[in-house]
Amino acid sequence: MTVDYKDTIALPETDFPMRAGLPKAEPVMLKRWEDQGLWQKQREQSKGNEKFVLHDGPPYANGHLHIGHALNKILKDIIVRSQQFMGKDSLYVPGWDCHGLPIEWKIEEQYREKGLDKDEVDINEFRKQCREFAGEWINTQREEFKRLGVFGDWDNYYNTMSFKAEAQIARELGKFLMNGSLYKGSKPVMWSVVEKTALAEAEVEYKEHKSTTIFVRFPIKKAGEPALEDASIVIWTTTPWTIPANRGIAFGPHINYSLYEVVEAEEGSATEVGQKIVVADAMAEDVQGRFKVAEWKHLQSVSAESLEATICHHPFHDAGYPYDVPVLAAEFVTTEQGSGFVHCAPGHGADDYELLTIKHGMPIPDTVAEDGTYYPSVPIFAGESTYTSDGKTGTANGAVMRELAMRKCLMAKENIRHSYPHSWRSKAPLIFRNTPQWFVSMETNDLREKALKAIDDTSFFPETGRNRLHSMIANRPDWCVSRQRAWGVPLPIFVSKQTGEPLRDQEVLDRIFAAYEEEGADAWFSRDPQEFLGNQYNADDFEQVKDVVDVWFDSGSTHAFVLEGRDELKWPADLYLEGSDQHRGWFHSSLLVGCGTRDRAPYDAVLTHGFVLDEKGMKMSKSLGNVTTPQEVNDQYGADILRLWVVSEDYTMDLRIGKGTLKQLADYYRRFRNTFRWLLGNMAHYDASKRVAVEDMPELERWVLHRLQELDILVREACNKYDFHKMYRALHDFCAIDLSSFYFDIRKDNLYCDASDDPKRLAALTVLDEIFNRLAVWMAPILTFTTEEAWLERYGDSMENSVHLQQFPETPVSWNDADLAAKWAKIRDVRRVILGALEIERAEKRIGSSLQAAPVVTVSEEIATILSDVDMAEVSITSDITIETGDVSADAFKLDDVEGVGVVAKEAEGGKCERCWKVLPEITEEHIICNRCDEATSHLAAAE
RNA sequence: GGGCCUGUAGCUCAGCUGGUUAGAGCGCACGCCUGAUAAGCGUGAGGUCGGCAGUUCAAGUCUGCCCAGGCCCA
Repeated sequence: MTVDYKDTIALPETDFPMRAGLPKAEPVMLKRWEDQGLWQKQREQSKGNEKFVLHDGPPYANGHLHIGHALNKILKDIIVRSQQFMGKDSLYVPGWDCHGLPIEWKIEEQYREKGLDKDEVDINEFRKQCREFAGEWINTQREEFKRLGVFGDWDNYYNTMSFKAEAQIARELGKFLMNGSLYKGSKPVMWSVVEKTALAEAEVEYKEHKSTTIFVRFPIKKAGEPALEDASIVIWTTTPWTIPANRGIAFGPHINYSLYEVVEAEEGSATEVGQKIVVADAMAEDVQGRFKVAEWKHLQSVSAESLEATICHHPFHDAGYPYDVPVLAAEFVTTEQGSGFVHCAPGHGADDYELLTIKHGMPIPDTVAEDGTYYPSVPIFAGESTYTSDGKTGTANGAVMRELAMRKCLMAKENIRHSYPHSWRSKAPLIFRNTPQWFVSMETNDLREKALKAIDDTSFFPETGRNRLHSMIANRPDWCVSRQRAWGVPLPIFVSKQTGEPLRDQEVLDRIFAAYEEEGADAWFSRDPQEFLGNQYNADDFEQVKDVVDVWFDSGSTHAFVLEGRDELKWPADLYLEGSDQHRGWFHSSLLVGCGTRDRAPYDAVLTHGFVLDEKGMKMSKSLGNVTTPQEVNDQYGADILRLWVVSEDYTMDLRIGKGTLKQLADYYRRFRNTFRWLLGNMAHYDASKRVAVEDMPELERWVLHRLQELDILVREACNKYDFHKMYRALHDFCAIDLSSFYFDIRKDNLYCDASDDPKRLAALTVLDEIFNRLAVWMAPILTFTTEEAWLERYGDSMENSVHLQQFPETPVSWNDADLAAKWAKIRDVRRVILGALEIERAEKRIGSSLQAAPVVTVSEEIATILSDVDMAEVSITSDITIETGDVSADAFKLDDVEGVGVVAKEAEGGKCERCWKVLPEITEEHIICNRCDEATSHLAAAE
């Protein structure tokens, strides 16, 4: 009967389970953190430390979180936590963006379902419902964010609809008003006929749309050269309804044009024999076909000079359109489609406005009302609609074409499908419409220049973000900040009925701001305007602007009411972090508000991450069925898996996620978890009073400490550069390659079988302690739940304990030993050769366990010197080993990349020690355990 | 259509200023162990470096074009 020696060895003992059960365990941990007031504890503990402020870009309080939110908030959390671990007082105040069209639209939808009309409801009642809607989503999202392990001041979050915020947003706008940057202008803007509002660029989406295209003949009134008399210029447009607003024709200065005369017209052609037409040469053949001209004659080329000197009649010049239509050169004209001439309506197109109004100073006619119908003042077409209130094509196109045809000016008519702007909410096609709007000038107070300078002074992660933001600021037009909507911060502006100028009086503004602060921006609508105007002005002399400010101005002002508005924070922020789309959004608007009011950006650094795609790199969409939600991942795997995902890929590029990704992540996770588990199991035998001094440790232990020192440097550098992928890789590979398959594997024998007071064993335990304390804390920003679980397993679950109250441990520089590392790199090479040789023995069924082997290793003099004081049997986990110096024999096992090492595997002689399983000559039938084990167990017995 | 960006083994990534047979981890296959066991160890098979053309003695690395994908804009 053999003794069960298993009881005499120090196997790992731990309650830290191999299987994590994160979906159930994480909520319990969250509850614990809440109960112990971990956030407050952390604040108290780091009071007075240098602050690190990552200012939260507010998500929109509308709908459940998607995977992109998770990426964003987890990345923020990892940064905030890592800064805290590096000794900062790292403060994160989450926030929400609340105003704006999508919420307004949701409430309007509810109205429509009940058969109510929004316009019949009191505006503040409507705003109240928007406010409640946003408030509910804030609560929902807050819980969803917390579930991800995101740590912040969740009880004191900020939002853009608080009274304080609304007042401050108005104050910021007031600054632009007072310094003259804010001006009233008129511009064609993207306009939704359905929602009766101008739309921000971000509110527009482009999708395919069917448009009627027409070729229209403009008779020449004043010819630029004699040949052009009695001729016509033909334009092409995809928006027939804009013809009444036409005030010019554009041609390309580098395009060749010619005059053609119709010789023979086909049946049904709108042309007449003898008619003279100017078109681009490149389009002539195409146009001839479309016009059903059987034959025409090329009369002559027409120069740019001639064209520029030409003036046309408006097609309806006989019926109330007596305008001269000048022919103007413009670079934007192409010969891809049409006739080579572009009709220009400055009230209905950006290029048109640029060319006619900005460049040639022509007035903009107001032709279309907010509901999409022509104003009563428009001859012929008064009341006709461009688009109807439900987004369908209106009557205007037909009416215009009828009138053109009547005058023999409609030369051809077709349909095309092309990309066309639509409202992101109603999905209805948009028009460009000339409207009075409020603008922040990019030039009046050198805003553009200041912003570009501020970009130079900002750090970008990755660096490419600088260029992207720079080119956007350099090219952007003035900022249209007004919206004809209800749910937002009203522009605090009174316009003088007499002069048309906005009132610029700080006292009036201050009264408005005070009212906003007191009861929210609703005050603008609920209070008597005279209250704001005071005694100095008469409300009857002013028009109260009812527009609200662009929501980008709201979020662009968060730094004012959050960073400046809270004592615990600081202005500017250390970091703004958002998806790369925010170059156009929050980074951009914050920069402009910052520079316009404080002459610099509200951030020192900007970090951008990519977008989340499916496993194949395609955009996620419900129709493709490739959507992964954070809720799913939490329920199936746990938030720590999602957090691991964030660092497992390079967030500066687009990230991918799907079933396969998650499976792989679970494997990565297991490696970390089992490393912790094994460490914890061995720490059960750790005794702090028996720690071994570094100088008394074996080389192998000192090598591990060297690695820890290298990693310490790497981890801190990576955190400072926000390069968590690199850090994660280094730590993962450390666990897998250095620890599990090398150090742990070798030291199992010592830890399990050596006498409890054996110096080597105690040294190993000391090192395991150093490893655990670092690995747990280094990984804590990423695996927040798992590292805490491990930490509490090790140090007890007292409410005072938490890994998140630790700092990255100081790691002595003296642990660094490059010579030792180089030596052990060589040793590992030799080990690889030995292990390779054993594999052959295994294949030949001569051995199973490596302890059955006692290989003979032949090495060069140089390597022999290196190995002279190394126990290669221990390192190779064999029972014995012979190292010989000399030439490697031909039949020895070798590796191509390890020179001067040959191994002949031999079986170990003797019997198997019942306790440590080594095969040793001293083992006999009577003596079933080896001398080392004998001593170890007697020691044990003595201790008992 | 324009601006910015990405494309290296099944997956996630290395590969510096162009220079010997392109690397790693994971996964996979096979084997070992059965005292980290729904774990641990080892070995192995996987790549036209998105494609084409060019510059060069030499290109994954430089240039151009094309393809695929992403963000932003029109």
